Amino acid sequence: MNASSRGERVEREGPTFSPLYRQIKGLITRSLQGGEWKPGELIPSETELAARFGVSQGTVRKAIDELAAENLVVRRQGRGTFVATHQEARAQFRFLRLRPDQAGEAGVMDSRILECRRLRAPGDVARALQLRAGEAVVQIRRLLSFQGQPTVLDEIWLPGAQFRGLTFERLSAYTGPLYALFEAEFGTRMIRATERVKAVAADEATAKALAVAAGEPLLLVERVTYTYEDRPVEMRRGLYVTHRHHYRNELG
Amino acid sequence: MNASSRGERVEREGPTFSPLYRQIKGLITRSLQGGEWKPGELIPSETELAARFGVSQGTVRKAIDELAAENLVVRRQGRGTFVATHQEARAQFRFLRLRPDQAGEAGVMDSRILECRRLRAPGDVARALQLRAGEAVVQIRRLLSFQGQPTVLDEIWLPGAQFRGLTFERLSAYTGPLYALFEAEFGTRMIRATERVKAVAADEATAKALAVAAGEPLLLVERVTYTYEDRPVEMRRGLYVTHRHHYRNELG
DNA sequence: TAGTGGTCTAGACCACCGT
DNA sequence: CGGTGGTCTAGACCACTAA
Repeated sequence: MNASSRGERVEREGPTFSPLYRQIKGLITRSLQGGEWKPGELIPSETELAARFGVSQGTVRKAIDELAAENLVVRRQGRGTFVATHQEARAQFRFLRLRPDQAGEAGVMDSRILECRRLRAPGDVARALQLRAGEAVVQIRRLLSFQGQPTVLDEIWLPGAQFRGLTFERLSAYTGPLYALFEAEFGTRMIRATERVKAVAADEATAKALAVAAGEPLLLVERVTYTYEDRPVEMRRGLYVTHRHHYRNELG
Repeated sequence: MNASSRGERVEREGPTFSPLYRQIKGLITRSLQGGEWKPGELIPSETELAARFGVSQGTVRKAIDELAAENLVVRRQGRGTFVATHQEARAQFRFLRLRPDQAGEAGVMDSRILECRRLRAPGDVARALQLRAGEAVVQIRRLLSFQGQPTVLDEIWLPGAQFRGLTFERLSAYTGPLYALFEAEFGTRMIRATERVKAVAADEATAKALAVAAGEPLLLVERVTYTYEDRPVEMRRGLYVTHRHHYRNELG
């Protein structure tokens, strides 16, 4: 699978052509996915990988460039290239786009697990997670508060098969980003997500949980999160109070 | 300003060091900004630019890589590199993140200008556009409808100095993206933007304009748009009806 | 066919990090 | 100091486009 000898050229693979560096990227991705190098660990140097795959360092470099751009890997000059992890402060707010209106008052964030149970996937969840209807899923409900103010009410759905040992107790005992727990304990790394945002009125139960009036306008944020190879592994429905916060977005 | 002769090395410029390719990027950006090449036009080939700046083609290439990543230019293999423009179908929905819930029913979009007047900048607008308080600005109000349904009510603020000939008549006569008009007629190219999204209840006037009930939850989308060198040149406040649409976002 | 961007290589040197 | 990623060069060849 490597172009070992000088001058040997890589052929088109079926109808779709990939340049060499993209094939190398695929090989590295497979190693990441397979756990050859774990989150936070150092991967081999560019020179080493070049030797392993029988290509030039520049080609490996271009492959890693793309992996770094996709946040699968982090470069550190003088030290090496590391497998990205949700453990770092850097990565905390990569997926949560809610920000305080007055910048600076980041303040304390508190997460409280309300519920964690296993049940059969409702239709929409099964569809989003590409499961067969009625397959087992884990449902988590939790409340995020910022300096004591209840602000985000989340309902999270995960495929039951991949999250066997996930219990209310385990979640409640854990402090820190959920995605860090998922990657460390369940070998599932969240890579990217898409969100659909709408404005809705708070129903009675929601209003009570978030300590706002019934009918209060809230952001409804529906997220589908993907791991390697664009496989969906989480669906999330969040209700955000935007009195003192907003959903921030950068348009490139 | 160019490292013409072989072996001559570029020095640190004051306390901040830039690699050569980034300096080249700056020179190309300046030419874009100065109008040496207009939106939609072909810029010189990489070889030509390399000769002009006295660097290797690879260095120019890396500079253009970044410009392409920032959507300032568009590469077309076999043809050349073009100055990006808001005229193309590709670029239409780069800034408007509203999407129909049922994909596929893109349908007809209709834009109706409600108002266009010149006045002194209110405090928040002046601050966002980095103008002195009370400086002249243009205010535009418009309504976007999708298959006949009023959906977006926009209030747009522009610096008066840069948008002199902008009138209600000129806007109403124009069909197509506003940013295409701005770049063609006023030499102002919108590069990137940041948005802050909140959920709010429709007030009486808004409800009427959008044909919804008063108190209806709406998305409030506040945008600040920047041109070259991160100079803010537009502030926008939009109210979105999300009955059959949603605000779509990709989390990388 | 000529010209463009796209890929790949090999080798040099720089900037940064830890020991 | 040695090793890592970061920059820069020069040159070869490929893929695509237009004339």
